Amino acid sequence: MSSIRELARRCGVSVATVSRVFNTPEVVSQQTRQLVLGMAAEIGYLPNESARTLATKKSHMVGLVWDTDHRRPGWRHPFLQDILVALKSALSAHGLHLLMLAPDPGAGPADPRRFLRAVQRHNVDGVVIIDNGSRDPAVLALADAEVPCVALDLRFTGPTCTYVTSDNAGGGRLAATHLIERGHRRIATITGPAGNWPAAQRLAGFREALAGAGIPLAGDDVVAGDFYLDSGHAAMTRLLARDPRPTAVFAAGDEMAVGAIKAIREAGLRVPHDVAVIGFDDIEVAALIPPGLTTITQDKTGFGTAAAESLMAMLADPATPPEPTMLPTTLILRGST
Amino acid sequence: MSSIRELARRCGVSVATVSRVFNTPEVVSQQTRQLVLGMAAEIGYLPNESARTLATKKSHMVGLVWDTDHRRPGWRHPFLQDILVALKSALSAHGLHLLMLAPDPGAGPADPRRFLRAVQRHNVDGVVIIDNGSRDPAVLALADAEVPCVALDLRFTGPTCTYVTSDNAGGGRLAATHLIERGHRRIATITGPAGNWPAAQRLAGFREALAGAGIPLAGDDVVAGDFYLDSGHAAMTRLLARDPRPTAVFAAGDEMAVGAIKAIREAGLRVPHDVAVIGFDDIEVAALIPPGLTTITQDKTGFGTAAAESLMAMLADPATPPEPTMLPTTLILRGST
DNA sequence: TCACCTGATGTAATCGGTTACATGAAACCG
DNA sequence: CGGTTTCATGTAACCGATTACATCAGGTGA
Repeated sequence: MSSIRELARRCGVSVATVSRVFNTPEVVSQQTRQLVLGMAAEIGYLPNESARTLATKKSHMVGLVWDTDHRRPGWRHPFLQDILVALKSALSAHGLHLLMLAPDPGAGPADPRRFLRAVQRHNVDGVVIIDNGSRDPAVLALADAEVPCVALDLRFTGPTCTYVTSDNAGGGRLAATHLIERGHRRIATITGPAGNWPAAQRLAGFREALAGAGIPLAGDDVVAGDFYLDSGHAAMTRLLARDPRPTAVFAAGDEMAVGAIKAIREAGLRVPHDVAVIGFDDIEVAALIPPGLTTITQDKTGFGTAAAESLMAMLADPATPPEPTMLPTTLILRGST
Repeated sequence: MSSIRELARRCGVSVATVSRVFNTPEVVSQQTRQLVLGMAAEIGYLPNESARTLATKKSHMVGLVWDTDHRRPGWRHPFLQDILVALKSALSAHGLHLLMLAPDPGAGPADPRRFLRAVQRHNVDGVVIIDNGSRDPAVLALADAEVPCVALDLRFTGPTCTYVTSDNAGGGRLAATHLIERGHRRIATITGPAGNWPAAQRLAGFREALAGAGIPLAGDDVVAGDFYLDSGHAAMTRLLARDPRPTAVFAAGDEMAVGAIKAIREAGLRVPHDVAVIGFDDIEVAALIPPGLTTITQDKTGFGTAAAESLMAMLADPATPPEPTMLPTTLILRGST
């Protein structure tokens, strides 16, 4: 590995000049610049990022804190991949790399500082948090990192923190309005786990729009799931047992909606003829299962780009974190309603 | 940020002693060790990884080269997420972080060294390649990195390279055997794009098993797709136009299989009654679309852990790259055959 | 008692860059 | 022509760690 000193020696210039060729080329003469660049190409010189980071305290790396919940490892959501792709390419465009942080090795699995320490050790310029709404203390502790932080789908504020989320309440409203327009009056919903903020917002918007139309949503009409398929199946089974049974159901996540459709079919009923189903997320399967799942779509690419932009804004002006971003949600009409 | 010098000063010891407390604690006296650790906790000292990397040339980071094809950016496969989760947790267990590399900023989108340079700059201890079989020169160039390299689902060897793949030929054989056992004799297949190695292996195994049973596979019985849904739909449409039409189809990827099922339905035919379909991959939707897609499953978790293990082996002994890993494939029986 | 070893610690060079400041030559100006 | 800019470059301190080597005190064996 050739170092800057080696390159400087070969060119007969000082290391400072070489450094300037790469960092502030405009201050070095045309002639010298070409000499240095030519020789650099010849001997395959590349600046060592660790050394640069040490000297400048900028690593050009963004830490990704992800799959944080040690009680539910390997957690995944079909969103993640889309978001990750978008995030990575948005960051790449700004010359930033994404470092997927492992918890600090010195820490136990429940240590609330296990990610904070990993972040601090690595000199990352910023942090993106993709969490499952677990409100894990180790995630919340990241607010103390003196580093720009952007959380995805998690309310997360602080002197250097902001977040990106969907307009969950608006999405809930859209879902309700759609079902009402389709003529439904006996409506139920499968919500997310207690304490999950996005799910609560979806429910709030949904409830609000129903109330506006004078349609009640009784306690029994709201059943909680955990966003996974089986919980949607179980919840739907319970709802079908009600009398009169609902003619339409809003599931706060597509996987649960798929589970619900399965339960409806197993009960010998048809979708949407007997029970209409609307989901939330617009994951890949939504378009593929018959009769096609009507759903509220979230802007997955938007999550990635908005996160990158918020981060860039904070890198430019660390003092003032930007306002949280709220991404619009849209109704996607398919066959299930 | 407190440095090692600051900590040493506060403890009244030398920086060497502090360093030893963290790296070779056994050589420092019990008393000093506790003094240093106590003070470190008090002032929140954490070693700076960039400085360590500079001094030791070990970064504890593994570079991930992914989404490499600039002609098809944002490429994704439902596998990726599962593999990524497994890879990350396997590496975490060894204290390694995963750096998702952006192409070197100084390079154009077609520069064959754009990833190689990114790898070299960052002092990563190793590289994992997740490629779409594009045989992108920029990926192949990584064989020149003097760093342990593990490629996933891509034949990739070299003095410091190895790879992990599924037993694609075996999977193809499984698929053929299954269809034969079901009594099919008019069999066709939707394969992957020309030059795609895994797809070619699947086809080879499939063909071999058919030949063993004395069943011919004519040129017209093999139609190429690109692994995406639409290509499966188009290929199936062509196959259905044949006379006599096939009674069973093997698609080299589940997405194409789903597209094929769609085409069969649109032609007014039933799965599996009129045409049986078997896929490859076992992605999430396979279990969800009716009637359930029979498929050959790949061990996604195995990809992640095998990649991590190969990497660890090369880190331990850089001279001898381990043999490629071939993961077993299994038949998953569902309703489509 | 002396030579030698052992265990704990310190000194200082080193890793590969960046950058404030100094230097020196050429250009410009009245 | 002397003085002031301007431009290109060099010198050397610094970033925060690691580690080879030196040092030194105390113990051991002859």
